[in-house]
Amino acid sequence: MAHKGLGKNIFRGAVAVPKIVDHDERRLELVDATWRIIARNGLEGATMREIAMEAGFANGALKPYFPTKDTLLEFAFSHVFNRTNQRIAEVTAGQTGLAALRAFCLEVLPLDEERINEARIVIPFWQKAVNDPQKAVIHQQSMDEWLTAIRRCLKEARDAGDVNTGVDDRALAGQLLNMLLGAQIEAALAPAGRTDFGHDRQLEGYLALLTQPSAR
Amino acid sequence: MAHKGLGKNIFRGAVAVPKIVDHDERRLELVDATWRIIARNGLEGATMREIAMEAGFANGALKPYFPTKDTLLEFAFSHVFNRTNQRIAEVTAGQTGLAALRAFCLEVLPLDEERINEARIVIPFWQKAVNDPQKAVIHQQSMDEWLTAIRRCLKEARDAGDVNTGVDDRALAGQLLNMLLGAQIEAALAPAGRTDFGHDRQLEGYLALLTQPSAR
DNA sequence: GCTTATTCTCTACAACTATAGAAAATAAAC
DNA sequence: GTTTATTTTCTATAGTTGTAGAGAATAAGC
Repeated sequence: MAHKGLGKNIFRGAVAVPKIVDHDERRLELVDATWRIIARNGLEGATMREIAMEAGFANGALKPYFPTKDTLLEFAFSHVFNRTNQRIAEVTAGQTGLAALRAFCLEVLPLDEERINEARIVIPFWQKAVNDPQKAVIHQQSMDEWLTAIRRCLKEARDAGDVNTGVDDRALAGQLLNMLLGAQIEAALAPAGRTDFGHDRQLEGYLALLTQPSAR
Repeated sequence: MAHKGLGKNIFRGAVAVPKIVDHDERRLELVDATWRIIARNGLEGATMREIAMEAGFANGALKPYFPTKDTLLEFAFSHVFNRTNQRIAEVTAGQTGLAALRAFCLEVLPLDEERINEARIVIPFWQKAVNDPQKAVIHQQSMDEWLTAIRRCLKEARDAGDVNTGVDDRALAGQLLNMLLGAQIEAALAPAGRTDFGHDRQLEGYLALLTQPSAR
C-alpha cells in the first residue's frame, strides 16, 4: 500500500527495506502546506521553494511525490473540493428537503476563518481554470454534483410543502449555486479578519422566498 | 491636455514641438491589448512583451505610458469596472424600480461573448485582489456602489408594489449581488463558445420570487 | 556495526521576466 | 534640408522560477 509513488520497489532476494514514509500521506501534508502558502501569500507566492519550506523540507524534496508543480497544484485544488464534499456528506446525512438544503449551503458558505481560507484558495484555482480545460473540468464536475444535490433537496422540499414557488427548480438551483460562488469572492477579497458577511442571513432570506404564504 | 504622461514638456523659448500621441488615448489602447491577451492567454500569458506585441509595439514601448506592469494591470482592471458602470448608467437611465433592477442585472450578467470575455478578465483580477489590498479596494468600491443601486431599485419597487416579500432589502441585495458574481465564474470557466447559461431565466425567476401573490 | 534502499539536501542550470537605458527612428517647425 | 523633442526599438541586466540530478543523510534489517 505504501509503494505507490515510485516504481522501484522491485523484488529483492531476501531483504526488503520498507519505505519509511507513506507517499499518500506525505502528499496530503504537501497539499496542506500548499494551501497555507496560497492562503497567506497568494498563488504568486506559491513557489516550489516556498511550499517545500512551509512543509519543512528543502527545495527538491517535493519531486518524488509530485513530479511537477502543476501536478501538485491540481492535486491540491482537487482536494479542496474533496474536503468540502466530504463535509457536505457528513452534514446532510439523514437530512432531506429544506433542512438538507440549508445544511448544504451553510457548509459551503464561507462562514468561518477556515472556509474563508478555502475561498482564498478556490479563487486562484478558478483563475487557473479559466485557461486550463483540465482544471475547469474539476470545477465543472463538482458543480454538476452540487446542482444535482440542490435539485434533489428542492424536489423533496416541494413534496413536503416547504417550497411552493412557481419558479422552476432548474432556475432556483442555478441561483443558489451562483450565490454560493459569489459569496466566496466577497469573503476572499475582504480585508483579513472580517468574518461576518451576513451570508447566513442571506441564505435564510432566500429560503424564505421559496415558501409563498399561500394559505393564510 | 496631451502632455500628461511625462513632465518634460517644459517651456521652450519660441518653438514648442507638440507631442504626437495622446497619452491618455494610448493608455486606453494598451489596456485594450491587455484585455485581449488576458482573455486569450490568461494572466500568466500577459507578459509585458506579449502585451506590447499585441498592441503592435516592441518590448519597451509601454514604459512611458505605464511605468510598471502593476500600474498597467491595475489601470486595466479598473477600466473593466468603469466600462461596466458606464453601460449600467446608460441602460438604467430613466428607469426605476423593478425595471431598473432588471436592466442593471442584464447588463452585468455575462450574456454575450463580450461580457464573457470580461468575466475572463475579472477573475484574474479577483485572484490578484485576494492578496493585494489596493486592488481589493477597487473591487469593494464598485460593489458598494452596486449594492446601493440595487437597494435603491428595491425600495422603488416596493413603493410601486412590485416587491412585497417579507425578506429585508439588505439580504435581497446581497443575494442578488452574489448571484451576479457567481454567474461570472460559471461563464468564465465554461469551454469557449458556450454562451447560454440560462442566467437571464435565473434572473427572471429571482425577480418573480420577490413578488408574493398576495391578493388573488 | 554493516549493508542497502530510501529519502532528502544542495548545487546547478536553462528559461523567462520586468525593467533600465542607450541609440535609432520619427515627425513637426523652421 | 535642418533642428529638436518625442517616440520607439533594441540590447542588457538582475532576479526568479521550475526542474534535474549527484551526493549526503537516514532508517531498517542483518
